[in-house]
Amino acid sequence: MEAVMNLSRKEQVIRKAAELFREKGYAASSMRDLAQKLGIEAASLYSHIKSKEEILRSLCFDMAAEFRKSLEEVERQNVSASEKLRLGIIGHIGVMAKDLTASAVFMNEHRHLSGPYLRDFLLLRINYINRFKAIIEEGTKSGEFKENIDTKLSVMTLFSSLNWMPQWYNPDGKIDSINIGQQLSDMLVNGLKKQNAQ
Amino acid sequence: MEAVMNLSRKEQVIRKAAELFREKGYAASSMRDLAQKLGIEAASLYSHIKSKEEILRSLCFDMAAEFRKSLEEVERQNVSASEKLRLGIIGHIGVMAKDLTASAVFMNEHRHLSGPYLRDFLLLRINYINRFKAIIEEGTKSGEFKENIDTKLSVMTLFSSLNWMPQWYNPDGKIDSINIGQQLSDMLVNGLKKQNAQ
DNA sequence: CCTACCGATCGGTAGG
DNA sequence: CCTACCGATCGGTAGG
Repeated sequence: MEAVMNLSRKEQVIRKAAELFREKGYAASSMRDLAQKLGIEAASLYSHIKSKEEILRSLCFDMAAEFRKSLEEVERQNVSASEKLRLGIIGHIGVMAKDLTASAVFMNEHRHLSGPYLRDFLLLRINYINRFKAIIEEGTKSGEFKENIDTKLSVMTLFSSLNWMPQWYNPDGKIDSINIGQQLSDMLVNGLKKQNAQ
Repeated sequence: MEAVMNLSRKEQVIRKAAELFREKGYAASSMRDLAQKLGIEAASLYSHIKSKEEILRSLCFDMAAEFRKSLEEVERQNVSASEKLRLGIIGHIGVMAKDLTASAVFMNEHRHLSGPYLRDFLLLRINYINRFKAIIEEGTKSGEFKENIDTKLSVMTLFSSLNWMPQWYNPDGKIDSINIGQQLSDMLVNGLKKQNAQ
């Protein structure tokens, strides 16, 4: 029971930290800022967490695990490449929408991870990106996508669009995350231009 | 002559600062780091610049002016909306490619500007975005673009794609900035999917 | 561009 | 979770 309460308090600390890191950036956020948000003294934070960086690590790697899980589910589906891409985009956006604050930190602050952690993080990320790249290549081979596209440029454009979403998306607005995923996928696959036959 | 040399030294300081800010982020970059990169003492920096933030300001607002200039040139052209969009994208990417380091700082560190400067910066940015939005709306009205697209989503996706470019683009690679602008514009306008008639 | 230095703030620890 | 505190580092100034 005490262990459960400690855990829950730790999660509170991490959540408040995520908000702070998102707002001011990791480096510009002090442990005293964080303590104040929680109504305690800075030194008291260390009963719940080991260090400032531990918080960042837990935010970054938890998000990475969520993204990975979502993609694995999509890869198991037996559908066309363009449908897989569509589902992958919707899944990615769904994961972000579940915690926009952590997503923003994941995206913008991961570079403040130290040495080996940063390395592990980047390996996870490149793996994730490459799996999306494989889906696009699959679609090129199957004739669904143009054969003259630059796959690297495509996948980078895709992730740019996806990852910037926490910066402008208003979760209280009328458009929900599935809708965004749908439209974004349509935009990247079909483009802005009107088609001949519709 | 001495004034000229001071100016040039100031530009050196700003350039080195841009590299540092890009690498470690503004908040995590110390004036002592910067001084070391220049081979001088930290206190000596202040003969060339007034404060750390002055450097950030000059980087952010100089880039903003370049973007604005590029867009104004495009707006003067008497061409279709889709062509205007294409030229706008190529122009934006061209400005970034001229100084990828400053572009990255512009994108990722502007939030560390203080009060009124941040406000001015955000006003410039919203104005720039709205002018691109107007081009897309023009294309929707003229029938070039689909009428059911969400303009806000489109323009945000556009800028996401554009602004992340400094993070992955390798200027020493075989693909040049005009080529990237061309392909990116094609991707956003026409999509990944193969068209019927080609 | 340097030496010498300032007050403020940083992440974190000891001990309760 | 607190008080009391640490050494390190921060942006910046005075005076040359």
